[in-house]
Amino acid sequence: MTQTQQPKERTRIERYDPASIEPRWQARWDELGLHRTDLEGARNRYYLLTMYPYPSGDIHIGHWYIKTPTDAIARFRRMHGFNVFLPIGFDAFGLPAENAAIRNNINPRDWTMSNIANMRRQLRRMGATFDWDAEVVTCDPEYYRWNQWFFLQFLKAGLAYRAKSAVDWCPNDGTLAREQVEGTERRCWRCGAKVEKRELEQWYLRVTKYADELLDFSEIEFPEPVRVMQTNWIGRSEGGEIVFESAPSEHHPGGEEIRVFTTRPDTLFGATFMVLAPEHPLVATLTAPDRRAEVEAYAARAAAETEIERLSTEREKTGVAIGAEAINPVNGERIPIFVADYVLAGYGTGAIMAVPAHDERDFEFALRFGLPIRRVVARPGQTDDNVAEAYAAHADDEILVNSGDFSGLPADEGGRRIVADLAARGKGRPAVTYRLRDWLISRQRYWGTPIPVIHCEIHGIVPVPDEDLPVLLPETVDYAGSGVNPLTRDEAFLNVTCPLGDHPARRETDTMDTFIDSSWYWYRYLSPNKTDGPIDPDMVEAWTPVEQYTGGAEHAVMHLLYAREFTKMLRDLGLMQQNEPWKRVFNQGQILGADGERMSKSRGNVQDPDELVSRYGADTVRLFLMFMGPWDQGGPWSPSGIGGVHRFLNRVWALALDPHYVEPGDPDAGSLPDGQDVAAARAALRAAAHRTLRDVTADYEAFHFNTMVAKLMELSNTLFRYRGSVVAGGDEWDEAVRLLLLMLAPAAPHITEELWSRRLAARGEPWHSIHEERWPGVDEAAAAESTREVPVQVNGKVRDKIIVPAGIDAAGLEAAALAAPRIQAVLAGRTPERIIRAGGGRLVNLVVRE
RNA sequence: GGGCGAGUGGCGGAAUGGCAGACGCGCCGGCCUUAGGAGCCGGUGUCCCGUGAGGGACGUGAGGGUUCGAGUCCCUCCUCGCCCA
Repeated sequence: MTQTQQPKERTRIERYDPASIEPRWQARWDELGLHRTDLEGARNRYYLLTMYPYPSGDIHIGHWYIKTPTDAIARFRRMHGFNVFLPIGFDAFGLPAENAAIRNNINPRDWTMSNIANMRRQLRRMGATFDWDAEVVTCDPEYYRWNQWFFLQFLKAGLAYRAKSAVDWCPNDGTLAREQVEGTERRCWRCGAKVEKRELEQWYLRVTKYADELLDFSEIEFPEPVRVMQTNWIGRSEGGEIVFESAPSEHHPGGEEIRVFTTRPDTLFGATFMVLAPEHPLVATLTAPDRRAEVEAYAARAAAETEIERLSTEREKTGVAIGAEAINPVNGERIPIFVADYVLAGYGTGAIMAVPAHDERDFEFALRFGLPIRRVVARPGQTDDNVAEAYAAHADDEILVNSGDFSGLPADEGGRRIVADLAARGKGRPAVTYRLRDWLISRQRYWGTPIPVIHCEIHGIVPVPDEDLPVLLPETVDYAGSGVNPLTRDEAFLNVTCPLGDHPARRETDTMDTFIDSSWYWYRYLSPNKTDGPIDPDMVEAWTPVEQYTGGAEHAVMHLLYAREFTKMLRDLGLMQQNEPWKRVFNQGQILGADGERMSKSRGNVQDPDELVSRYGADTVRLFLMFMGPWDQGGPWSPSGIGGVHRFLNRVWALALDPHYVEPGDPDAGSLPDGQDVAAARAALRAAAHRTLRDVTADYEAFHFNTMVAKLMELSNTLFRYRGSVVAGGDEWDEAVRLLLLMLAPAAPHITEELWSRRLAARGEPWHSIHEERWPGVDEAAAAESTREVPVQVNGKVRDKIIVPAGIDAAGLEAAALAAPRIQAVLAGRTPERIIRAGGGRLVNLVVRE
């Protein structure tokens, strides 16, 4: 039994009081400028980036959850001698500010800035090593002016353009980009309102230019799901564009070209009809006079439906024959033309060749209208020509049938040959399409970067001259109680003189998508006060791509894709050489409310970190957030268990300040665990400390913070077993405590700094911050055990455990296993057929016949 | 409907194909304390056998497979989450 009773006369140690320690060290670190990065320093640069927060006012524990481990990594890397840069800023434009402003009749700027002030205070309480000197706030004109400058450069370079098109329109928020429309219900990603379609003149960035390059992930390490999502989002599909011609008839001379895109040119011989979108421009030309009324009525009905309704596989297919035929270029066959709502004008070419045998929707349509279904791709031995369902699957051994000269070819090769044949005759070409669309950046809102162009009656669209930037948002804003963009009513803002002549013109009132702001902020962190350009090319060259970027997985196809596009555009403008913004991206999980829902004020499930900090201190909260579970997992918030982490820090406090050393021979001295002698106890303590160091170092590197904390707890439990014994306070004890403090420092920076300073003072050494100490090296010899326990199995079941010397050879191990009394009993005289030594002798398995 | 991921004690979770449940919470017992929602020590997957020390069987969503050995690999299915339709 371990003796833990305290000698009665022992004076009590000072209580661990985070409330007095933490503010003191935070002030001291500030004073010393410990967190200011020397950006000019050339050595060992390490740029760590965490997604800058939106200053929502819903300050919650989630912000700490996201940022604490990143801070720990920053400190860990710094202890390895890296010149670490960990900046912070605010994603300050955007809708919530504007909605709050409308609700409360205040200015979005005031709302935003007061939230930022509060968040700065709360983030400082974390004690994180953010370099606040580098802070960027995107609603600052000195930031958004460069959005405008970039836009004008893009305009000059042909990367920005204006076009009219049907866009998704949220009645509350104005236009939305495609990825901001969610679910089958097609709701707005922010407010959840049902999205409508509207025809609008909008600004776009020509990012489809980069589609192929964006599919190349060789210079960026994404979590697998993000890479898959981006790949799917870009949606490259290869196939062919095929030109059908309309056939001559009584009402039409024929010869109109109808282009279709298909990913399955191998099925061209199976095309038994053609479908045009009701909106297709050739519908009017080709429709027979006697069909016109019906076709027009159908088109009108289709126009009233949503895309989702039209694409639903649930409902029955509808359509109308237009009384015209098309000629299949591969065999000259005449096939009827239909209009049907399941073909969309905005997708591909707005027309499809229908191959009912190999496409489910076409199959259904063919059944409904009694159209022929002809199999043209078959598996070997598949001869039955009664096609009972569409066969759209892909297999390696399928071949073309019923396909003229191409019959018998493997399907893939046949498809290529068909396209090549058509291309030679000018009737088609290999083609690639993408799901990716150009980036719609126009928003009909006030609280964003004004798009810097002027509409002049004489000169059309005129860019604002560089020297007139920034185009400032008006200071006062009048929402007049509505969601309508107040810029459209602000005469002082609207009315300008055309830069090209002395006549009146109007300003553009659209502002930019806030994803523009977040597409380059980490470049700005490197020179936040630069006035003669957006970024400092030397700094960007020296510090980026960012070493490690962390943030939520919800940005997989929005921010994370836009930012890659933006970097490529800046590169093409000659502003930088980088192909990618970051080297590595990690997605941490999300903390939900106790109810499993997203934390928000309106749900009333917000956990305020201040409350917890007041009760337990920042170090406990930080450590608990890291201990809760794997960082990439997140989960519902539950504070149960935080007491255990707090208790751990109390124990570290006690260990570091008072080992309860007892003189040898003192009757109060406890016995040592496991009947160890003093020498064995000392070696065991050292071994535990160095093994912990080895494992904890690996855990930090792998972002396994929960097990990192667990291992530190184990070490402190081990130390506690020796507390109050003759080895307490000895050299090995002292080294173990020193290592424990160093290992804990990145995660719990205040308590470790306090204990470190007391330790130095007690030794009469000058103060030096623990956060500027070097990460200790593992003494592998000390970490090695002299003996180890080996489980012995018989037929895969553990029957005994033996203690063997660490360096035992195979024969010795087998002999020891066989000699174990309990094993002898289980074997009952049988001789093992096989003896398996697994994992370099970590386990022995004896295989006997039953 | 398709793609991806996950299912382990009362709870959060741990486990390079090699002792399942580390660490912590909670709970139980003991110690200490004027007191405690403080501190310290011990116990704690389920079932069975044994007065006892101890021993045995079962056990990682379900079922099958590969293997000397499966939470981990493979197949089928169920449930949940995310993304896309």
